[in-house]
Amino acid sequence: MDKTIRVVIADDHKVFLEGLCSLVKDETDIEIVGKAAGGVELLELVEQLQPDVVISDISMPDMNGITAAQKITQEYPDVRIIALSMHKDTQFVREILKTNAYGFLLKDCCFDELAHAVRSAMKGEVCLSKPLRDSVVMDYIGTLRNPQDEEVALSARESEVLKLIAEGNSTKEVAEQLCISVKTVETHRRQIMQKTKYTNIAELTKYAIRCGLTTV
Amino acid sequence: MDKTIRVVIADDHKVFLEGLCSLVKDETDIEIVGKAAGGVELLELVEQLQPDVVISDISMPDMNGITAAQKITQEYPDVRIIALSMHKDTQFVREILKTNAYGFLLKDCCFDELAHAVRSAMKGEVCLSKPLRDSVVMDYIGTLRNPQDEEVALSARESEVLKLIAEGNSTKEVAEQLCISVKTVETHRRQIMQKTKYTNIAELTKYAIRCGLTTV
DNA sequence: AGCGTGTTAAGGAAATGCCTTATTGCTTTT
DNA sequence: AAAAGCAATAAGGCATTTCCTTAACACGCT
Repeated sequence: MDKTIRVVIADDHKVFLEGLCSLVKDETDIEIVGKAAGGVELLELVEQLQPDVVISDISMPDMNGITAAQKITQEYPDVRIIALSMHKDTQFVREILKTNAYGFLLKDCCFDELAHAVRSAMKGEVCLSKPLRDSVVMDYIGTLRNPQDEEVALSARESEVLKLIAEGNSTKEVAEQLCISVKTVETHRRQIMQKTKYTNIAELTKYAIRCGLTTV
Repeated sequence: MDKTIRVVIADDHKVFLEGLCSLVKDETDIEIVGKAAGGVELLELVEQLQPDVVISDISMPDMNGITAAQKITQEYPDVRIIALSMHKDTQFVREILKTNAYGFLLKDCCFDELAHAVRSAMKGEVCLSKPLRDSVVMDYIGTLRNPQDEEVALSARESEVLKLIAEGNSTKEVAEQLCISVKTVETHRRQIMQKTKYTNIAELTKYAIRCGLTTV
């Protein structure tokens, strides 16, 4: 038998962490070596423990899972990351897959899928929840058919503006906080709307929540 | 020894349900007799199984936890409901407590708190997560000091308008969908903003999400 | 060196938001 | 039964914001 797979998990909901640990106890080949309640804690644990696999929630209060994943992959490229999210946003899945994550599961998956994803990650296989596989395929087909709208990733500045908008600031307030002209903020907002295809504040806010830029 | 407490749990995240079951297995006095993935399924299970306690998530796709709680309390007043939520919105806690729920816990509570809440519910005690206790106390004090702004519950029509707004419709579009004047929608929106104290679309959207009127 | 892209910004027309005020109908109170 | 309170409806008018076009400058990349 191989050695057990050493896993660190991160989620801001304590019961969820505890439940997951309890479930993993029945698996002989997987071991939870660390639990983190946020992105910052996760980075510390990864440094200390050098786990084989990280299972991380995307939306956490202090640092969003994507940023955490990027930092981990940069510094510890051997750590295999599996992202857990409530939302199946295509543009979002794309972002996480760019960071070389080994999986993206929805929170309504069952434990078997999660355990399977951990083992797949160790074999070097990428594992996605079924609804995500479908939407990735659809997205890929869409990209093939309309090659013009490929790159939708927001720039750092755009993300900053979106975050402030989704936190309830008006264009004017955003401009004041960033010390730039209202006109510039408008341009950014329009650019964000074009990229995301969400042309109103309500949907932009939801998108920002899904991306972990802000919380509900 | 007393007989075990029969519990039905509802949450749209499968892993969470499984984890909770796994944790409860170690408790001798609590038994999970049913698992539901949504509000509708929860109502069916309650009817079939007549459990002692229901632990239910608030935001579920088909029916929000508050509505489910109201229906359960109406038909089966002996079933004691404990609500689980990610969000600590005061106005929201108030709504759930009005339905005679026996507890309101945040999802970042630990399992011990949850088990304790179940036992408290059986003793007839109401149990709240600490951050919620604090905010309820603050809210109560606020109510004592400013007796004018007591009733903040939205009317049915206002909820309808808020839902449409949070789904990304403009004032004009809401008016068209409800077949009323733009001016009326504006009045409703202003009324909602006054009641909730959220004076922009981003925060209204988040509030609507927390209330289960729309999903992220 | 030139091309693309991100960040910055302005001007003007169109739309939307904000504030006040008002009518109608239903329920509750006196 | 009359009065009062509230929810739902709506308009007028001014203020603000958004939307669309256009553009300059810096930075990196081939």
